[in-house]
Amino acid sequence: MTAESAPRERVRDAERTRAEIIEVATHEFADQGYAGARVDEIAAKTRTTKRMIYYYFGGKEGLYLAVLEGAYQRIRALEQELDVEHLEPVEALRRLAEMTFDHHESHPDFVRLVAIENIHYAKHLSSSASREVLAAPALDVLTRIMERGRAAGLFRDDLDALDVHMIISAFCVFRGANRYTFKAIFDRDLFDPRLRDHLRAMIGDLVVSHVTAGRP
Amino acid sequence: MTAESAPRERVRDAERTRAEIIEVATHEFADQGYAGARVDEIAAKTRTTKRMIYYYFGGKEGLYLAVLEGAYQRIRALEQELDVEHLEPVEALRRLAEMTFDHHESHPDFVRLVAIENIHYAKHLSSSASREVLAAPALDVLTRIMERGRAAGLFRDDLDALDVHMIISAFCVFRGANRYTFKAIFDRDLFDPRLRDHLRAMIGDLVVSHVTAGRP
DNA sequence: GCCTGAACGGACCGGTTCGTTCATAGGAGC
DNA sequence: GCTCCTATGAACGAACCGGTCCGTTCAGGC
Repeated sequence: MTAESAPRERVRDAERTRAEIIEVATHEFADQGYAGARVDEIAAKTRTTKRMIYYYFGGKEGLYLAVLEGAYQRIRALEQELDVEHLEPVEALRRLAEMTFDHHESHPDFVRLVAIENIHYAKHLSSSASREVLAAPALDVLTRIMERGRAAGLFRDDLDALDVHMIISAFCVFRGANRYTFKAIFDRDLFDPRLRDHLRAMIGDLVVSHVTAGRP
Repeated sequence: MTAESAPRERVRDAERTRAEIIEVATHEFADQGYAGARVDEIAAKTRTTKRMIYYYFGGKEGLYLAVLEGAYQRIRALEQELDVEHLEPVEALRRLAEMTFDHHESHPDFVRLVAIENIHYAKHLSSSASREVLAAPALDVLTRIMERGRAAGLFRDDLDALDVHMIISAFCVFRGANRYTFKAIFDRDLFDPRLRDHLRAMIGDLVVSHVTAGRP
């Protein structure tokens, strides 16, 4: 037997219970908001009880914080493994925008949690320990791309990487976060599959035309 | 005495009571979200009582709906009085973007209410009678500008007015709705006065360079 | 097998919150 | 001045909800 035995089915499994609570809570908080989510309801949807939520997370707020940190950790991991060094700057930039587009499309809970956290003035995120680690991965790749683009004379040289990041983010977040009021008012579903490629190309075009504006 | 007597201080003034409740509730819902806002708290901040909220609005949900409709009505009125017909297309487009930028900056409650309504899947807005009236004013001006731009050969002819509206909206809404998480992560306050002109010019540049891409 | 501590469940508690009830003050018309 | 109806206020109630208490079960070391 090795030191690490095969994880056979355990009746009592702290790690599993904890993970299940987080998973259910992520969806519940994203769906209902912080005040709207019910601890009883979250507990009912797990295979454990409310008592366990307090046992592991201390309370509703502790659970919410764990949910939020988990969601951010997942996108951060994704950003770090993006490799566009082998692409030319223009194509790399487009690829980065499309990756953000794809991620936000396939992680609606993340987009909603961010919106909810902003409703609360980001007070939880601000006091979170993992906060300071989040900026770098998101910006490093973009900074490298822009350096290469400038060096090759393809990009404008008066642009800030954070500005460009904001443009991409704004577009992709808006599509997810405001799709319902947008649909209600303009009767256009931004998540309609027939619209997907069009919008995906659009954020690419938009950001590329912006950083190359006034260049040959 | 004219038919309409001067509105002297009345002890009992239905219109005034109603308006005051709406005003307080707008700020409270925008600040706390629907589930987070407290009816008792709203009542306490007016010069009337909770009883009046139920008397005039039926309940919490009715009040929220009235708040939402009021907020949309105000921006709609603003859009309708925008006059850019005398400007050339490129300048008109920039002006429209800047007007949206300015409005969203000076009406943070509106931006937050929209975010909150999206958390609720726009279910209140969808069932609101005023919903269908909202699309036209927002789009009419833009459609006219783009027609003129295309006719003059200045703009691309493969663009949808709603797409362009989305770009402007995304940028301006993101700035207001996501400022707190953005600040927490990147340590940049999107509402910093020193950044205002830069960002205001940016959305103008962005949208102009997009609609004129590939044109002389 | 027994003992210890981690993992767990269900009942319960106290404060909060939406909504209601009862009572009444004030103005408009006669 | 009387009456009727709108506007208003204070207090109440019932459900809800976050959080806690007490007791139980399971796994593993010895």
